[in-house]
Amino acid sequence: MSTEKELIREKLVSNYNSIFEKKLIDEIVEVGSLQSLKNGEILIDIDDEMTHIPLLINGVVKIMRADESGDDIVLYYLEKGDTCAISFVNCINRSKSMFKGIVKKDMEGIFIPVCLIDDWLKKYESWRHFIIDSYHLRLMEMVESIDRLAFLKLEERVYKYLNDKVAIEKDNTLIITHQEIADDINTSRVVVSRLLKRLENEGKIAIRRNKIILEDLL
DNA sequence: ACATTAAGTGATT
DNA sequence: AATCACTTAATGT
Repeated sequence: MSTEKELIREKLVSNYNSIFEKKLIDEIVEVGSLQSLKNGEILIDIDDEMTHIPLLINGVVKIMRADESGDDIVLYYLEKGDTCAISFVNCINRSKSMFKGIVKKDMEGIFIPVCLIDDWLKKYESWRHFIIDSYHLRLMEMVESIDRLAFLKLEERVYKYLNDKVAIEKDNTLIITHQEIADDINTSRVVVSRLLKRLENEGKIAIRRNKIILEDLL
């Protein structure tokens, strides 16, 4: 047996022994290839063809999606013991990657050709569980990302709301309560209070009782 | 001084 | 982000 295969087996056993059954580990050792990528290298880019699936041994990969303005939206991070379950969909229907994966910490992973992924789902219970768990985890992390984005949007909405109000009143000191704002933008008072606190810390507004003073206008 | 209402906080889901 | 359960601060009577 070659040195590389021994190395792969060793790394698999120390990181995935509790998850994968023995026969599956044997098979991964047969077909997997060990690769390492350095910080900043691109693991996968949008529209790339998926040819291999990585099982992370160590390091960190940031998975993201580019938005309209060219900013990147971070979806989730991959660490040791993780895999990019979303890419399995790409494997099965042979589509291209929707995401970009960039190495954030020198990474080492065992790469598995995509053609085997589907077979293993039928063949190995441990593989099936691994994929489903991973998929679930990824989904949860994405939901968190969505929450964060929604939160940012809400802060913007509040600020815009205040500016609109100032334009109408023709006075940069608004007589308004947090509750009223909350009612107008359909959220809770607590949330508004916290958002306003943030805006205040950013120096955009000053908060008094029943009053909000807009420092500089939008 | 006391009651009422607005705003702030921490924990939980 | 929303809700709950409290606390704290400001105001009116």
